[in-house]
Amino acid sequence: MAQQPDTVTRILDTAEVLFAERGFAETSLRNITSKAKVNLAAVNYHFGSKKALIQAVFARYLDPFTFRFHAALDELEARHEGGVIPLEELLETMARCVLEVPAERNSLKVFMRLLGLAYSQAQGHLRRYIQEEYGSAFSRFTELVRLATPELPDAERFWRLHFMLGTVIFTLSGLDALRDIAEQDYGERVGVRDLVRRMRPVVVAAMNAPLPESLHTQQEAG
Amino acid sequence: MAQQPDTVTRILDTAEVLFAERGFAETSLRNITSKAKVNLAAVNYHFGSKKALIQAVFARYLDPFTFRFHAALDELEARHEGGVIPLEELLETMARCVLEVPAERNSLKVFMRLLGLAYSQAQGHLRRYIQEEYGSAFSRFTELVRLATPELPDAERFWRLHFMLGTVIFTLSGLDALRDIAEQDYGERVGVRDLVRRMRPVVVAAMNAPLPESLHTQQEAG
DNA sequence: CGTGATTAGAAACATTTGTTTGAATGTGGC
DNA sequence: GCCACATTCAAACAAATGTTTCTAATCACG
Repeated sequence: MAQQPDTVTRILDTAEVLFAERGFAETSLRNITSKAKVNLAAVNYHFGSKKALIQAVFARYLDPFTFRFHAALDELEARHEGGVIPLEELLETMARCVLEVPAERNSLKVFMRLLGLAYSQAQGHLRRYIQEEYGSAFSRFTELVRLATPELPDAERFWRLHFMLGTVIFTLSGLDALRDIAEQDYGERVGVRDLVRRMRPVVVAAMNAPLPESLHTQQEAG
Repeated sequence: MAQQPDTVTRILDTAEVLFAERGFAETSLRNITSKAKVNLAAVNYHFGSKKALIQAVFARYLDPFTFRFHAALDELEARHEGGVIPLEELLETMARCVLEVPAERNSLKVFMRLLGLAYSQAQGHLRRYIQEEYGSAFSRFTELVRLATPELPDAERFWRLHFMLGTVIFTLSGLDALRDIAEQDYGERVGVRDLVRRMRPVVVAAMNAPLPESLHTQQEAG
């Protein structure tokens, strides 16, 4: 019988699945420890608190991701020798890095769902943690996108990037439910990579869409 | 001094704000009742349970929305006399209905955040409730979109609609945080209607994007 | 007024939560 | 063997949760 992974890994493996399925507040430490066949106190012993466990779950994905991502951007910049990197290559690179990291554990679904939760769940500590630890990678990416889309006003590019972030996170984090509907209605079993392929022309077209008509300022309350 | 609204309304008003800010599980009935200056037992008395309160919060938005939406689609269909309704008009109509309903209470932000939570938070009872109560409106809309985009394969249109749903819900439900960043970085205070105006060309371009390159592994199997 | 139904209120209920404790067990070095 | 250390474990902790109960107040109306 294959040797069980150690306690810390078992906790992380179980926690990320339960968090992804039910959210942070809805997942108790007893849920995690019982399913992981680990003593309840082990979480506080190894991680210190539930908050720290949540951050550790994220770090296990984001640390290798940012490492790969920075390396890929380094390579991309070197290949273009200081010139402008085309938008499609930037998007392609980001997509590749996002796909590669969880591929090792076949847990892309979990990774995406966690990203979605990081945005949607309150968890102020999580937002702060992610921003402080991994904000630089995102800043670097947006700066490269800026160089690749000089015709876009800064604010417009900012919003469009977040529009597309919404597309990706929303779709991939709700993948299971959507996939069931799609399979049932269209008899087509889609994988994550099918979806990424479908997203590519959509994202590119969205980023290159014409500017909104009237940019005259209009007031609005509330 | 303006007369206080009755207990039921005070509970709903307070609950929707707290739910939108912190999520369902993170908002306790005591949070709600104390802020609403209402007795704790009032929630269970008037609504029956916390789950029922959550559903009531959604119903207060979705009931008038679906009513208006169906009426607007009726009017649109009548105006086109059985002909095809252009995609832009469909999107415009949906956007208008979404904007109109919460406008009465200046709570579009809350409405959008609630929609985002309905997707991201587990709350199986909520998904089921929304699907059963309001699924028909969405079905009707998607059917009209199908007629408006006959060149799109059904599966492709399904996914693109959800891509755009992600764009809208993700952006508008995380509006506060994003708005702060945008204001700080670009000195531009955006309102919800500014965002909708920015989204319009993006959504249209996304729906009209070219098909993904290789659809070679498309199987008919069931 | 008075009577009966409806609503408000304070207190208690049983669970569940994250966390801490202190003893038991295991592990590696000398 | 023996010691120091790290880890596991069962138990208990205080606090918070949704819900229920029962009494008091309020209202509608004959």
